[in-house]
Amino acid sequence: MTRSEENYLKAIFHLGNGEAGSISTNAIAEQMETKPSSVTDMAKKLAEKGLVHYKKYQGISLTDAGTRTALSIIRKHRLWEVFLVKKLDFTWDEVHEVAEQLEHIKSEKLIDKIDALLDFPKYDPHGDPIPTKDGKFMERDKQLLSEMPIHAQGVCVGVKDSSAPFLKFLDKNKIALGNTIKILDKEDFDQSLQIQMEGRELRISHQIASNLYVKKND
Amino acid sequence: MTRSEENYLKAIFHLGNGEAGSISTNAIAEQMETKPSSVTDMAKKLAEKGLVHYKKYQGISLTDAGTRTALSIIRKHRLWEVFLVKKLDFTWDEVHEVAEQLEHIKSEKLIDKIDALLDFPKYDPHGDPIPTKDGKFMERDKQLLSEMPIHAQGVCVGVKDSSAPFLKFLDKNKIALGNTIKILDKEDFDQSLQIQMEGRELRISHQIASNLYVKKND
DNA sequence: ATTAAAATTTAGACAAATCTAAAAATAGGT
DNA sequence: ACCTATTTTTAGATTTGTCTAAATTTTAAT
Ligand SMILES: [Mn+2]
Ligand SMILES: [Mn+2]
Ligand SMILES: [Mn+2]
Ligand SMILES: [Mn+2]
Repeated sequence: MTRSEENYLKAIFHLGNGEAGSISTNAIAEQMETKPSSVTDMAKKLAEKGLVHYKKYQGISLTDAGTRTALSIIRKHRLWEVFLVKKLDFTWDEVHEVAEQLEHIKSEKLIDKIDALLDFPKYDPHGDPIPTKDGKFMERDKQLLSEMPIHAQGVCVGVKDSSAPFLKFLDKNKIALGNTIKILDKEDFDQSLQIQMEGRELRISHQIASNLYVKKND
Repeated sequence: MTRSEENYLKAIFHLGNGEAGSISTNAIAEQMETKPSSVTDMAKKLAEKGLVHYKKYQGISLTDAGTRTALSIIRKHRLWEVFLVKKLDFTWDEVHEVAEQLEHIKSEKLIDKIDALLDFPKYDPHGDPIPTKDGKFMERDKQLLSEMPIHAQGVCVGVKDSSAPFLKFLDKNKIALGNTIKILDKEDFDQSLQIQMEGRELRISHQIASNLYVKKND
């Protein structure tokens, strides 16, 4: 497996949101920041290797083998992110770029030892679930803050947008995963929210609320 | 810098034993397990980038910039080796292969944090010195066991051959870095040595003795 | 059913890193 | 000084992953 092949499989997986379903050439090209013609070339190669299903003009989808490979890359990516935050004091906005490199290191022993060192974490610093060694996913029961009803209460458990600017914004406003959150008011005009978080009150735009995942209290 | 370029610089540095001096095309080809014609091609590219001095038929040598780059790769390689042994319980015969991959990860912050996590080690698991951030080398005052006089005493501080088979052999015979060692007798016939190590006595072939570095006691 | 727009594939090119085979330069022995 | 063996370079090909431009197929609107 080349690094490029691994990145394609990961992109296809992410575009399918974990589900099966066919992904378009253009969507993959955009995600990979490459051209559609390059995607077609790679689709043929991956199909040849039994990692994707590909029929001309019909889109691309992962085979079981392709899904397994994608999950193993994602597992490595997220474990490395946890490692960087927990053991090396990286902030959650710094880890992605480095994990993009580390996820391609080939050593089963290495990643298993990292997993053990971190005490087998279930989620990465952005709240995304870490697949187990055998590719099992533990997706959390969560919803976007923007989709929760007024007066609902919950715990921040993840971000939808994990770009550095958004994460830094959250830091600046002391919004962190694990914080409890309660919707005090919803503004009809701009759909901004008045919320209570860890004692204090603050106002949050719709854009922010639609990128924050919350686990509702029972 | 591509991974291949980095590997060439590292190979040239190692072949020069850290000193300046011109290295032959064939020597580099052998070290890199590639063909001389490939080395010539790379020599031109690296010369273009100011990393090596190269004149047709005159051999190849590192510029100051090339040396700095080589040292930074070696620094990363050796720090990762220490990390694998100290934090992840790898054995010293397992680390090299993985470090060959990890040494190419591009993140200054990452390697500095690993350095700090390890408490700024001076030597790697094979006794090789770890260059500082600014490329300073602390080569130890050591000599091959095979070149020490009879009755001399010292401490094992490194291996010349760090191949897995040799390292496993040392493990099996409980010969480890840090052990004290005393030469009891030298056999003229086959140049084997009778030594005392950590209480017990054992016989060591010349081949072994000429791959073990010892720091002589004052 | 036509047709225009969008998506996708093909054809041909290119850069990086490698190879083989052939040519050129160097080094060493007489 | 000459010849030969060795070393090194060149020329041309290959693989991987990418690109642009052109051709083809699909889609969706009339
Ligand atoms: Mn990430
Ligand atoms: Mn993440
Ligand atoms: Mn090593
Ligand atoms: Mn080493």
